[in-house]
Amino acid sequence: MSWTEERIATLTKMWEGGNTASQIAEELGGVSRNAVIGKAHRLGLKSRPSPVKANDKKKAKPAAKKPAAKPKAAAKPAPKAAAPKKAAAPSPEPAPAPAAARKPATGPVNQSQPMPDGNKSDLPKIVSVGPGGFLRQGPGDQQPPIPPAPPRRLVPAKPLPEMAEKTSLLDLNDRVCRWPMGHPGEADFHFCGEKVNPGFPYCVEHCGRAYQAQLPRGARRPPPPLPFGGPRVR
DNA sequence: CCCTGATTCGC
DNA sequence: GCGAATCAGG
Repeated sequence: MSWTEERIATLTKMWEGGNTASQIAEELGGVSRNAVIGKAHRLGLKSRPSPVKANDKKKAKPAAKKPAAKPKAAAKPAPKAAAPKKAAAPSPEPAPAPAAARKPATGPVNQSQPMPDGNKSDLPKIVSVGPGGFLRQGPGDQQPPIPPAPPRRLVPAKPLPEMAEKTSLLDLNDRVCRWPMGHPGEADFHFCGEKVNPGFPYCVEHCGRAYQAQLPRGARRPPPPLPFGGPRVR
């Protein structure tokens, strides 16, 4: 199984929606819980309430966790030359703001064309123009002032034809029903998309499924019909 | 024991 | 990039 856009979208949504990695893995199928977690971390989304919290005590000494004895791997000849791959700074860092919120946009969106105006810098930098019109690099300049313009023409992506009228994950908003139709990962997986019952995330019909009256004790019935969970609801 | 997510590291 | 193995807390 490979991580297609579809599967990544499902993973992202379910992960952010608070589903456990096991649930996500089961829903996606063909992947293990570990695979889901690993992918989630690789995607940059992480840090949901985890049972194993980082010891942010003053002890910055997690130390070697796996010194040796892996069945798969060949034994290392000499572990003494173990160089730390990551420089773990024990001091509180001033928040380098590493990963800004980046969302996978809808397909290959239009990447902006080269801007004609050289904004972004109000510094009265002195540049000189060389023969041919290129800007000469000043003595202090570290990098060329103008990135080369991509000589490619971007063409609009062609979505799947049968998905044209379906409400995809990226079509969700506060006004449309978020009830999943089908199963994530399937080619035709989409969302209900009806106008929501005001105040609820679902349309009137699916509110009826999502919210059921509490029956008196003794006459209890329900395996609750959760989205993502149940056998096919369509 | 079961569950959970985090991390590592060979592939 | 992927995910099994492993770690570690609940």
